[in-house]
Amino acid sequence: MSSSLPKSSISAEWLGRPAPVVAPDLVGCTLVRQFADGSQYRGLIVETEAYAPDDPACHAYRRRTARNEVMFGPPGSCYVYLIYGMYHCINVVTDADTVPSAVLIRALDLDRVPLWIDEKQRQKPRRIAAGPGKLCRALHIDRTLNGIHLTGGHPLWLEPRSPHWVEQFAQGHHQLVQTTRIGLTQGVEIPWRWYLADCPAVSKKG
DNA sequence: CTCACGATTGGA
DNA sequence: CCAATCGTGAGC
Repeated sequence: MSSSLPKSSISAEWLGRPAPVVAPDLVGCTLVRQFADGSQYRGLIVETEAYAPDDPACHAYRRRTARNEVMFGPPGSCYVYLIYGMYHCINVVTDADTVPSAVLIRALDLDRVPLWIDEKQRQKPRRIAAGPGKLCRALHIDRTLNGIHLTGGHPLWLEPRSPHWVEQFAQGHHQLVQTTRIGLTQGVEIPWRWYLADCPAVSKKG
C-alpha cells in the first residue's frame, strides 16, 4: 500500500538561474492556484518569456521603482503587475537575489474550467488561459499576490515537470519552440519566448 | 505635477 | 483597425 506524499514545489535554487535559462525549463511545469475553500486549479505552463537585466524590454531596465521592486528580490518571488489598466500579468522572479529578472507566464493549459468562466469562453476551454492577461483572469491572480513566494506555503505555487511529461518530452512528443517576444516596442529582436508547438492553449503562433 | 503609454484583449 | 481603462514613470 502506498500513501501519497504532498507534491513538492519548485525550489528557489532551481529558479535562481538567469531568466533565459529558466524560461524554457518552466514550460511543462505546473502553476497551481488554491482558493480559501480548498479548491485547486492546475495549469500546465505552455508558453513563457524571459526578461533580464540589460534587456530594454525589462521593467527593471532603467531603475528600481515601487512597481518593479519584487524583481530585485529573491528567486521564486511572484511579480504581478497591471497592464493596460485592466489585465494582470504574472512573472516568476529568477536569478540571484538583487539581480532583476523574471519569466512571464504567457499561457496555461488548465486541468478544468473554473466555475466563474462565462458560457462564451467555455466553448473553447483550451483557450481560457491562452494569454498572460487571460490566465490571470482565469485563476483570479492580481496584485494582492505580488511578492509572495511561489515555492510553497501560499495560495499559488509552482510544481516541476511530472515524470510522465519528462518521458513524453524525451520521446519527442513535445516540441519546444524558441522565438521573439510578443507585444514589445523595445528589445523586439531578442528571442526569449518559448512555447509548445501544436498546443491549443498557446497564446499565438510564430 | 502632468500626461502619454503599456510584457493585452475582444470586438468592429 | 481600434477602444477600454488606470497605474506608472519619464520629463518638465
